[in-house]
Amino acid sequence: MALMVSDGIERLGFLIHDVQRLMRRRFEARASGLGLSSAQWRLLVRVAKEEGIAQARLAELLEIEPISVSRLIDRMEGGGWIERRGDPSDRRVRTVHPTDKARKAYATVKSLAGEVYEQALTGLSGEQRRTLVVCLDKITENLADGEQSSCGTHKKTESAAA
Amino acid sequence: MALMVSDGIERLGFLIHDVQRLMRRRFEARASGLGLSSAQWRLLVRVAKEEGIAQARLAELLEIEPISVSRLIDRMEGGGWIERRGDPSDRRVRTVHPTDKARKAYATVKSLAGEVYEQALTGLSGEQRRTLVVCLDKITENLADGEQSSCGTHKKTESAAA
DNA sequence: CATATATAATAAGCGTGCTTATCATTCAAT
DNA sequence: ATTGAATGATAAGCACGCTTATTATATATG
Repeated sequence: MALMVSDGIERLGFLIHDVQRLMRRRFEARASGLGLSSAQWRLLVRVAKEEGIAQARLAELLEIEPISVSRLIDRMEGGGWIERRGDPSDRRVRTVHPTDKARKAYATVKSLAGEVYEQALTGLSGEQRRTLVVCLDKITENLADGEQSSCGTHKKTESAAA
Repeated sequence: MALMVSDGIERLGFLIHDVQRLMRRRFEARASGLGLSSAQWRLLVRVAKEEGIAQARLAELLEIEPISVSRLIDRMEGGGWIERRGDPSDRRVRTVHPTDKARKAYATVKSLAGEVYEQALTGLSGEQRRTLVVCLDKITENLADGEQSSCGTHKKTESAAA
């Protein structure tokens, strides 16, 4: 703890913020031709893996508020990516289904995301990349829901691949 | 390249996005008592380091659009964090100055950010932390402005400490 | 000097997150 | 069975990023 002048940790928030914004920009610059934003892509990945998923479950998996899902889905339905259907067994629930357009675009967008990752990681070794992922996973775990003190709620948040 | 089934890189976008959101949430949960958002804090760091900086220069340093700076500053001026002044030597320019309130809050918020970083990094070794910062710096460099092919414009983006 | 271009700030309007509040439906408890 | 709490979806309104367009001022060029 003595000295340690600057290992860069004091810039962590700025760095994460910048990297997130840069990656989103890159992705959207390439996906904009398709009319799909990165938030929409995140949601679509979940819907593709579990067709007929309920909105509330999407909110849980994406870790955003149900209202955010609701409006995101409004736009995606307008864009012809997904459709909502009623759940006959529970009339409160709306289930979400990908359209053919979404199924066709899926592989394209996935490889496009992969290209962005490769650009981002250029010049970093396999070992560095692995450590990066380990760190990000650990940070996610450290900050997940439990708010302040980790009160047991260990949800482990199985992340999506893409 | 053969096999490598899953080193987690295919989740990079999701991981970065999640970590950024979680860190911002944590910071704002603590700073909300002060009425300062993380975007406002980023801007304030720059203004504190260079009182009387022009808005256009802030946009450049923060790597956001001038209009985003303009409206961010609207709210911060409303919150009593900064004030705008005219530049007598160029009447197009508005210079930005921290208020006493901002100067007093600075150290508090900085240490608060440090606490969030410590929570985030709990359980990661010094070596892992250093590699994390190296990776994030490298990614920032790889994705910075040059858009597609790195066309020479090497701005190096000196990041802020906080 | 006059005009053309560039730059600083802002306006309008959108996407995506948030909080808080409302409505309909389901489930639980008496 | 009816009341009451919990749950799913949505509405209203805000913060902060964006693109595109407008206004005022500076600067450069004829």
